[in-house]
Amino acid sequence: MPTSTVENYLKTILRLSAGLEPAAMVSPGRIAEALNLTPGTVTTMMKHLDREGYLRYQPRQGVRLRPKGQRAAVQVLRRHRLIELFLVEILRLDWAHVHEEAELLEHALSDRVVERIDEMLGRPAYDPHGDPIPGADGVLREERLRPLSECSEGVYELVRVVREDPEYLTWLREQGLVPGAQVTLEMRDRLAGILLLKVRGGKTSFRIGEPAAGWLLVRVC
Amino acid sequence: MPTSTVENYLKTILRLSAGLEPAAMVSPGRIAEALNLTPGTVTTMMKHLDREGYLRYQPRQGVRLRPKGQRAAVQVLRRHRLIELFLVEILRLDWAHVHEEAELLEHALSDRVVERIDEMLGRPAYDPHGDPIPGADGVLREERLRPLSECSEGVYELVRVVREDPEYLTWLREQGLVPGAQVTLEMRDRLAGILLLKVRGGKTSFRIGEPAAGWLLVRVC
DNA sequence: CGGCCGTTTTTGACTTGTCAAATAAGAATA
DNA sequence: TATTCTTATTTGACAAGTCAAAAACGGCCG
Repeated sequence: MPTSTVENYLKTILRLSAGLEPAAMVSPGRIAEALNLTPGTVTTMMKHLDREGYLRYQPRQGVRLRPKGQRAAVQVLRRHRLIELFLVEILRLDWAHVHEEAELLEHALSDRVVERIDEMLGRPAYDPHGDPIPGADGVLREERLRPLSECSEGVYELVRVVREDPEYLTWLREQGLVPGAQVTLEMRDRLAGILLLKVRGGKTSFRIGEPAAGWLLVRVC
Repeated sequence: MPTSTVENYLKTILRLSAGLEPAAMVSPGRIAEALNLTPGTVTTMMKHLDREGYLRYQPRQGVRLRPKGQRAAVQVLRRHRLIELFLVEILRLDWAHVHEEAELLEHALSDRVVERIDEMLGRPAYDPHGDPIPGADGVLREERLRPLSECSEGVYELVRVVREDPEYLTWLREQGLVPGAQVTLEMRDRLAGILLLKVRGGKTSFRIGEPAAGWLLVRVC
């Protein structure tokens, strides 16, 4: 069984390669950056993970998950997301903080416990941030969504928030910007990089900068 | 903060010194045995824990927890026992298996989560095996109980089971021998080392050997 | 008192995961 | 083509935990 260190590498590589065409490789530098490690450390580990069959490492090219690594990574993701939902739904923790908690717990829960949680939550398909939860079979289907920052005026459904920063999440909830919310992009000022939003059920319109809107993935209504 | 390795040492030392008069020291050998390590490894770690102020290590004498180590150990125990109860009560896991799970989780749960669990369970005083759960203040009160193996004929209340082996626990439950059960020691054969028991509500009497009865701690009815 | 035995301690080595700094390779620029 | 820039890789070192085996204690028995 992979150590929790290995699980973290695999999870990160999976995240980094999501959205890229399947043939694309992830560079050591990006992994180092994401995990807050030095590049040399990552190189060493990549060679190790290649030897273990988790991935294919080509020097100066990058890294690509092999089936074994893909499976392991998806299972970690499944754990992580189920735990987040569990913490929110059952333990009533604030959605702004569950990511950090899940980061630790994902390496400590046995399959038995994960299965119970899954059952208890009714085999959910999405976590509190709108991220899809892979099934026990390891199937992860990512819907293609658009960042709100790239949308033009119109009405959208907020589906997913791809940022874990607690302060940001707290602010979002205060604005009613939670997955499932219906949000109207009333106006955008491309030069200033600011969008004017209104959330259905919310009192007033408010402004949001392009970077902050980039973490919000929406579906056209 | 102590690493989970350190937490395990402290927890074990606490367990080993429970029941001993406060002045008594725990020997490295027993710690090594309990943790399945070589004696040399334990010696090394004891010197380290002494330097860190968790305990007092006197070469060739043994080891005694200092307040700092005692506090840390009790907190681990609290986590462990709350988790066990949580797994049984909320997640409906079998009491035979929750110990192993808790062993892992006790190092991964944040204070925030532990507090929520405690609240959710109504600030419980005992875990599924009848072990007392220390309060958040670090107070652990152990009631003095007698092993059933040292009792004479009579009626007793089973309060606590001090063995974690899943098979043993499963067998126990099949016999109705769970904390809170009223059990009658009908007869004992000291030469053969066998006791004849009857559990209130159970159909028939059954036999149990002295070692197995020694893990059952009872209160006189 | 002397020797033996069981327990501790010491020593040297190994594993995992990490960093810092020197080096190498490619890519971009001149 | 030569130079420079960026990104990767290598190297040597370190910290935490661990073991195996040799050495040192300290009691107990004769």
